[in-house]
Amino acid sequence: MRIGELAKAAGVSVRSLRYYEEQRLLTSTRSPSGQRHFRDADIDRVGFIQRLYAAGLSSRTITELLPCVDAPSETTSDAAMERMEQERERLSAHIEELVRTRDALDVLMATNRAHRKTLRRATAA
Amino acid sequence: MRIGELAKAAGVSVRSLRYYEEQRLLTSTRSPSGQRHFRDADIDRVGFIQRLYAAGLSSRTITELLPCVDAPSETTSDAAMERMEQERERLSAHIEELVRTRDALDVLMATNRAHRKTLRRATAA
DNA sequence: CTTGCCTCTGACATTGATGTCAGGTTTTAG
DNA sequence: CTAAAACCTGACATCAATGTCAGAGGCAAG
Repeated sequence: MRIGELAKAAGVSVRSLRYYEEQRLLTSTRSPSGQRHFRDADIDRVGFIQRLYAAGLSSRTITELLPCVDAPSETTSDAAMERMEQERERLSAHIEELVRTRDALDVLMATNRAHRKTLRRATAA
Repeated sequence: MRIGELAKAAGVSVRSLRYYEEQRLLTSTRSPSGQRHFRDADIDRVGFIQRLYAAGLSSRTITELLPCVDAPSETTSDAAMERMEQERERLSAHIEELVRTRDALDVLMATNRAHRKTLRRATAA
């Protein structure tokens, strides 16, 4: 599978895939002429990477976690496990904060809706 | 209240406060010598701004929403209401995605924990 | 063979909030 | 009064993922 095909399948840009490889998040074999060749499994892998990016993890952190995806059968380093715990906690905190922000937004919207209603009534009168 | 005091009270840098003002998220009166002077209410305002930033809103978007906080008694423009709905939806989607990512992380951790246990047993034997 | 599309490397640009530095003025404490 | 600390403006730096461009080579179809 060449890079363009993977890009389309995973819904990311070719540029991003090259970047992921550069960051050692992705590996490719090279054809004699130097073109990258990816495996089917890389589609899911890219999806997972994107998900982690969206969750605010950095390339560096993802690099630390991916070995656990690749080879869960080998000894997962204590450092990696700790990193995962850490990121999970960070994620939970972030989620909670977002929920609180959404609530704040809801209050704001309710307040403004109420005022608009008041205004409409006044205008009608 | 001078800028340093507000910075400390709100837990942000002086630099950020100047930036917020530049972005019209914050207003200050100036002393004769040109120093900024803020109101107590700005502590909460900065907190809210930070919360929205953390939720991924841009300065531009926040600028559109803040009038609704300042003057909910005036006519809240349809555009602003729509913007709020929009951001709320975006926020919800993001939260959901984060939760899914956290779940994925949980699965990953469980898998690795299981393998570690297996390994320990093998080592012990 | 040629045309068109894909790929390669390498480099520079972008975005947005913030850090940092410089050089100068103001305020505050001793 | 003086020195330290806080403030001012303006400018440049940063980080990270991605866009974009340039110049060159690869590969399939007509």
